[in-house]
Amino acid sequence: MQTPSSIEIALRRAPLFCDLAPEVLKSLSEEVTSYSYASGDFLFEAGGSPDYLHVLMEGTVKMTTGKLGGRESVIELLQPVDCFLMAAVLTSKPYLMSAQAIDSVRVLTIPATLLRRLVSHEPQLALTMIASLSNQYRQMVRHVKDLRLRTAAQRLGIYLLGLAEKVGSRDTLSLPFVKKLIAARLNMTPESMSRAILSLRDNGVDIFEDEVHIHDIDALRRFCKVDNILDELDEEFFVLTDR
Amino acid sequence: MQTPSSIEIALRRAPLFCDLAPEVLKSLSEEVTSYSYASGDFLFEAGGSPDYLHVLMEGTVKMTTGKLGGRESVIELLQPVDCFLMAAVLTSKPYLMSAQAIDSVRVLTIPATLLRRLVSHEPQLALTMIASLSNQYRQMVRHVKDLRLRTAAQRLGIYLLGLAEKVGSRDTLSLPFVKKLIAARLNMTPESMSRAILSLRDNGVDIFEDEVHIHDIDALRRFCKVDNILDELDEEFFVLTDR
DNA sequence: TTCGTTTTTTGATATGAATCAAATGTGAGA
DNA sequence: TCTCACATTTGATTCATATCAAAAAACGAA
Repeated sequence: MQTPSSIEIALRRAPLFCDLAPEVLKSLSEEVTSYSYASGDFLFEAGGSPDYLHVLMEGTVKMTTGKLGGRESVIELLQPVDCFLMAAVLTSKPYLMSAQAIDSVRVLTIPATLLRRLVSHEPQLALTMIASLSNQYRQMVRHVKDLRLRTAAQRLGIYLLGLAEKVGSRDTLSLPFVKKLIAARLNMTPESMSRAILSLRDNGVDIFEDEVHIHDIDALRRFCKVDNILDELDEEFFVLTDR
Repeated sequence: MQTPSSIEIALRRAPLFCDLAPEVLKSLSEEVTSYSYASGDFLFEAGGSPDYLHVLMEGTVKMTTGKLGGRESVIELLQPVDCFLMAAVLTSKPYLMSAQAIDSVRVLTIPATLLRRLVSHEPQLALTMIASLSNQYRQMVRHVKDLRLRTAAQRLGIYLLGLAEKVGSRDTLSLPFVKKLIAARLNMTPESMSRAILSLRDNGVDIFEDEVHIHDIDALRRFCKVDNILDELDEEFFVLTDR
């Protein structure tokens, strides 16, 4: 029995691959390539051909719609160990988004052909993919709902509540990105973000520089019209069972 | 060899099930129930427990976000033979949307437990689910992009271009729903829709009552800033191959 | 057909957020 | 330390679309 390669160890960190049989993981890891990008580099652009599934190991990646009439729009901000491009790779259709490094980034890339073959032959991996795609779909539905039904300040509030939950419902936390980026992710300008921060002051949250203090979480939830069921974040991952 | 039941025949119409082995389809059909609803009835509400995958056989169904602070929002309009609730059923998580009949509706319902078992044991079905979920995800990404990057009139234009493509790129077609409904689906009020129609007159489209005449499709595409790759509608369905 | 309901249109106004402009703050290098 | 680029804030204005109001058109049932 050989010791696992560093790529195998890295892949194990991703929920998508952590349950794969060791020998499958090994054969997979042999075709995986690691790439690094500097801040500002594009990993790929919308419209490109779906040749690789990417797994983000270090740094932060900004996923945007391609330019449309000069404008673009940040759809998500990824952090390790997010896996991206699944839908494009599995359907062999062009990327719908561009990806840009916003700091020093390292990704693993898995050839699309290999992934598709693997999914066809490893039922467990197929189930994992189904779970992950379902969660991504639901996340997008929430995104649509936020855009259609909430104001800019409410979207910021929801975002902060999500952050708080991720760090174990502490009432003090730091913004994970510069405000400009968060504003873009929430579909507002930096100016509007600045004003949204002011309006949250009256609704339970103080933000000073990048320190967030949620001093009245119930007021914030009320302000954002949180629905306990529908705004609940899905776990990143879960195992599909047959009952 | 028995003749297939009417439910089996109906299920064969859905891309999701049309490739299933006859014996699998038969065992499936034995647990499927058919329901009818009158216009205005709710099939289920957001937050409900994901007990059935639904297949729409007749009529039209409106999927909306649940009420949020008194408002709601139409996310999609379904027509036969659309299949819905896949993501909720496969992840065993509460429905994110409510469904309401907008005319006489008939659906087939497949118990969630059965579907999950079947997906675990029929690799071909798992692959079909992956394809379908991927397409649904991509559709949602486009939806987000439309909301963030296009004006109301452009969204209407895109919608019309989609309709035209569906009927084989004819330049004359009928609106499939009353304008009020289409407006809601496109995230605008009926008043705004009426104004959007006026502004499309200068950009290649005439709409009179529910007749649409696209007399200059290039002007319309230019107006909507269509991107050939990114705005392309995915096929409803495709088969995942391993190369 | 006629009445009553609903949809659609048109006009006036209000609102949320973008845009434009400018001042201030902050951080990384030289 | 100084400097320059960039992020952030604040204020004024504009723009897209919602809202409110009311008329006109279309539709369905008696």
